[in-house]
Amino acid sequence: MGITKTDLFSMEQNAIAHMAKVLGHPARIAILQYLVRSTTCINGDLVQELGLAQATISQHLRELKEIGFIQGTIEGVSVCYCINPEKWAELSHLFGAFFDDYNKIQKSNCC
Amino acid sequence: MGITKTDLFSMEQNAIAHMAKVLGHPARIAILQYLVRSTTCINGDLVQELGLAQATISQHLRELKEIGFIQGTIEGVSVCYCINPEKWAELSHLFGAFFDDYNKIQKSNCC
DNA sequence: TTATAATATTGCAATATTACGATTAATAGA
DNA sequence: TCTATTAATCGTAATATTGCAATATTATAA
Repeated sequence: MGITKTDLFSMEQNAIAHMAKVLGHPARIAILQYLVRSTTCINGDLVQELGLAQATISQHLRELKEIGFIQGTIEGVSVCYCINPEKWAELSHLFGAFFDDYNKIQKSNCC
Repeated sequence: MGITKTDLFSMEQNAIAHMAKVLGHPARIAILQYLVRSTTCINGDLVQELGLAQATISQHLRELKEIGFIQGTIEGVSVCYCINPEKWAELSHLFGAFFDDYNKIQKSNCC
């Protein structure tokens, strides 16, 4: 199939999975880390930095933008990308809560 | 292509992406949440809980086990799965650090 | 207006993922 | 041993992802 049965799961489960999926490619992790370090960047920067084709990077940027992790503003002939602070906070909280649930509820009654 | 160029990225970037990718499916999020709440489970529990076929759940369990998020011990005719505490801590730290980098370095000099 | 520069989009090939029926393997109990 | 139970694996179909060349789009500069 290749198609996820999202209707079987809660909104929160689908949201976490969707965000994780977007984070699930090293190029997109690298782009986000580059943005965190450099504050902003353009597609061209990343072609130099990552060594992927321009078209490929544009595609990864679009995925990051669609889910809201980054935002871009047109600056002349190029587009300036940066982290979206609100979404980054949301992401951080959602994953933080997901991981913390385990620490709260139990410690080591494992099988 | 469909094949990720892992050689272009750092070990850490590939590790984060790999972990995120495994988290990038709502069934696997649901399995982990179920385990967090219930401490342990078997494949059959999840067939009831999730409504996916046994073979499909077995496949998701294998992915979670391969990366180490969960561990299983044989109990008679069934296999008892639970969260792997060490890996969960690693996961939590890795993602925590990734998210925190942004908060440490900058606040809002966005484009 | 024409040329240039930077990105986005399109189309495609190769590979990966998701899902499940059918089968197999392994254990417990009669 | 025979049978039922449970889960893993195999095989396969449908769909998704990755990556890039080619092309289109958009904005600046001459």
